[in-house]
Amino acid sequence: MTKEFPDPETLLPLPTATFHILVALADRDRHGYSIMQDITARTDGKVRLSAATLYSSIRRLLEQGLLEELRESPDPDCQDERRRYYGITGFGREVAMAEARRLTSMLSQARETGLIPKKM
Amino acid sequence: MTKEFPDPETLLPLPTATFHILVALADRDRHGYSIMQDITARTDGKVRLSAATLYSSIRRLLEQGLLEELRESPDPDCQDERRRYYGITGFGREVAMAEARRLTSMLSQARETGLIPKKM
DNA sequence: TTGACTATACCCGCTGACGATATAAATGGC
DNA sequence: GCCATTTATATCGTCAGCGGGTATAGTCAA
Repeated sequence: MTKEFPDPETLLPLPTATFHILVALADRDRHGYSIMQDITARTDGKVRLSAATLYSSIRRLLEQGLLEELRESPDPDCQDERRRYYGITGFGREVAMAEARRLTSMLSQARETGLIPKKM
Repeated sequence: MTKEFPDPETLLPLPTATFHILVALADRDRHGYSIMQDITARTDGKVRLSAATLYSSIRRLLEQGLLEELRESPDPDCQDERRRYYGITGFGREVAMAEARRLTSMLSQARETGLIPKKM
């Protein structure tokens, strides 16, 4: 039985926080706090998710099927029972791709009108 | 006397509608309805601003100094007195550039983690 | 054992997006 | 000349995204 997912386009534009979360989970599964740290590190401290934004976003993403909660820890060495691990789903990747195309298109339009340099 | 503008970074992330409006005004001054039409045409009908979004966004952009209202019509042939013309300010261009850098950076991060193809 | 860090979670207020609605002038076909 | 459509600006009410602040509690090192 396959779950029904809507057209990825209907979820756009993706909230900024959401896109950062999907990027953080793209190359490996992570727990909530690790997602927050990864985003801070990757953006050189420029983007800092508050706890409220992080967990309300995760909750929504689980409901929409972009993320899934993993049953067991991917790191057996760590026995911190509080941690809940999350992974990106195939549908989540589809939505992220659609959002990336939208962003690329916006930048392309900004170049066409001369708002930003072409080399950017 | 120079007006005081905040650091462009503090206005980021820019609302989606705002960025589209700045793109539409980058190469020429326009009145409200023309902005709406331009966005629809440029995005191939994918992005359609509602009147509420359009005029509330314009109002905010005027208050923040990203747009300015023009005293006289740039097109003397047209005597439609209803039209109100707007132009992008130097500060508006600065903010748009900062937003473009932010978007570029997000896409770059998405490529690094393999969320989206590198050629995108 | 105390304080800093890790981890998850919710309440509340602000802001942006938008459907619906209102108003009215310009336009074009018949 | 008349009426429908398009052009044009504007507001109201609602909902969602987001973050500040706060709460709770386990982990870990000094």
